[in-house]
Amino acid sequence: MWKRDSITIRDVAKRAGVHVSTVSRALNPGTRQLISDEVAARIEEAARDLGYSRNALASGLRTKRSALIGVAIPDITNPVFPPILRGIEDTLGGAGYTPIIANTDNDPERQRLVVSRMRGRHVDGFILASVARENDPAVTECLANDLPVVLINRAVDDAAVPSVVTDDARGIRLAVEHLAGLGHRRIAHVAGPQSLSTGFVRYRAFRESIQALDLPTDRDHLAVAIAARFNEAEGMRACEDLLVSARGSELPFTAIVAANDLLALGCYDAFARRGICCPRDVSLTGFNDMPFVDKMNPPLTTVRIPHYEMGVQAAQLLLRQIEKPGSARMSITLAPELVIRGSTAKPPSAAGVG
Amino acid sequence: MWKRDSITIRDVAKRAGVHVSTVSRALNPGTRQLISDEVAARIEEAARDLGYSRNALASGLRTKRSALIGVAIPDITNPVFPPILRGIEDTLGGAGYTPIIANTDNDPERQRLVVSRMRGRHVDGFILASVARENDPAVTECLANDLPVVLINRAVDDAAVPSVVTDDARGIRLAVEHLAGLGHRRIAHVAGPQSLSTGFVRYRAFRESIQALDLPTDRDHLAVAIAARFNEAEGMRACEDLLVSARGSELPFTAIVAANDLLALGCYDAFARRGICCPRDVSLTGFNDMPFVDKMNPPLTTVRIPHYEMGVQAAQLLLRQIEKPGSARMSITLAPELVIRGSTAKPPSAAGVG
DNA sequence: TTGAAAGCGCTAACAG
DNA sequence: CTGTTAGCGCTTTCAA
Repeated sequence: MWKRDSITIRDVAKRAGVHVSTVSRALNPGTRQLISDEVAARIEEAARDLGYSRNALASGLRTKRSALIGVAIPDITNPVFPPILRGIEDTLGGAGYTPIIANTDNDPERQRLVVSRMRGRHVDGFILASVARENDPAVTECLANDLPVVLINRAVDDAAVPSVVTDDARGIRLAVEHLAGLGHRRIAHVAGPQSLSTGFVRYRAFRESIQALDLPTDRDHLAVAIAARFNEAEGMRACEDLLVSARGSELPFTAIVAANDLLALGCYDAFARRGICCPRDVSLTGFNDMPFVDKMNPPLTTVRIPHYEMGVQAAQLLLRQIEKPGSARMSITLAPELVIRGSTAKPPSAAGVG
Repeated sequence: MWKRDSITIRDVAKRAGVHVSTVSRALNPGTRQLISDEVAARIEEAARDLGYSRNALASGLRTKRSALIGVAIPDITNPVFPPILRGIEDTLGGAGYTPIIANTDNDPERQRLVVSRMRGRHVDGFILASVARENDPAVTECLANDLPVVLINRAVDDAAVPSVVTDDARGIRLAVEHLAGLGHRRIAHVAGPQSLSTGFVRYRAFRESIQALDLPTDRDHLAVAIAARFNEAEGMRACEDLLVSARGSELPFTAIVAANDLLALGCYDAFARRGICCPRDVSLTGFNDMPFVDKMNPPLTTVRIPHYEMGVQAAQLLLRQIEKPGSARMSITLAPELVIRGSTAKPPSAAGVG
């Protein structure tokens, strides 16, 4: 067995008794039809015998296409991303592209670093799931150098950047309407970071939904706490802020709409600390329907968004952009769906009713 | 603003008034000291001004090092992998390497494809978290072409392959001893796929632990069901097999040791279907302590393994192998830890005791 | 339909 | 310390 992978196109050419350029043509789908079937077959056989595999670095250098796609996400440890990544990888892989994934922790500086590193690798395009709400330098950089880019789950003020998003406003409305339908009139919100479009849009949608339902909007009835990050710890902190504001034993609200599932889990933690029983004392909704929230205690009522499908769509959008650069840049909005489980119930005062 | 990334080392050289090779040396950490500080500073400034970034394809072609690492895992959607990947990425990234991740679904054929694809990209090494128990073609291929490789969570019959594993046998023993200490004498096992070393080793450790404790080992008292895959659905199926074998209302066991958390969650599903209450009727343990199992209903008693740390260690092992090829190949075994939560309690018969 | 030759951007001898 | 030169493996004109 041969050592190292020194088998190049030249070895194949020698063995098949043809010129290297002929081998190149025979082995490239795009130029394959220029070669006679007989010769092509001989070349393929030689290649297989030798265990040849094309050096992607060399061909990339020549063609200026690396078949690499840069994917930036906040944190792979956040359970919403694995299904998205799986959708991306399955789709990209089918088309011969390889994703390279990097975590940014929602830090613009880190994101910039990551993107410039990927540029060094000459990726053919980007899928960005962690851009800031406005003036994200990474997006600016891609646009300026017109590198194909697709955004996931984040819209950017500057339109004309293709993206795959869910209708967050609608998702929040579904949650609020569900709670209102149950009889809740004082609903609080644990909002996400306002620098991220998801956090911002959901907060706005929350306010609008409350207004649309003619629920009280004065300060005493509309409690909101903003989490600095989309994680459990911040969810707990924000929720405690909400709870602390309660004077006496009576809570100023009977339900909480959390801006995502991680924040909702943080609320569970806060409830546990203060002996609050969900949904008996307070109802709670999340957002994302990430894996296993159906097995929590109580099972979380949340807004489902099709993660895998988002990954697939984003990858397809990007591929189209790469393969025909002129084509219209479009954005895709996917519909969310409310999944009602055990964390929502009638408010305490209405418990005996119905 | 310039278009495309046509800024090469030559542009920088021209602007700094030096030769390209000088630029190359100045910009490479390894050769930087060959250049006078003054010239180096001028070059760095020129590079920054022009927004130059090294073309990794070209340099990789020349040096035969891509600074890419192939990482193969069964499925990123399995929550144990994200922390591992994060550990890998953080460590590799710090050393200037980029991981490319692929899912194999534990399919040897797919794994082979993935590995050969990565070879085409001339990765400098592999981290494999999804190899079969024996004769894995991907491992064979790496070894034959002496490509650096590190295994995660899977040991291979052929020693001399560096790996990072947890002491699975010890983990299972901790679980069994915990249950026995609670008073359980009839303990069942939901085993993982026997073609995977984790499934195989944990099953063996289960049998040995039972014997070591002098618990009954005859067929009537030692129920085992084997899951075909490490997922929730198979966990449920296997658990139902176990439950069905019960004649009458009396279960032939009072506790189940599941080979991992996903299988344990499947057991919860099976319990729910049959109205079995955990831990009142049956106690249950998992393996991995994957994220959020502490919030399940009931919170899962499980064996914790340090996922992030495993990723870090694997990456370090690989880097050492790449950077000094001659160095001794070592394997690392990490100690597991039992985390006792709400899914284990005294057996029904002993409920009134104590 | 195939061969010849040039060159992608970079690094590594070898000179000086 | 810096410049010259050759070439990594591949694709792509241009010829034949």
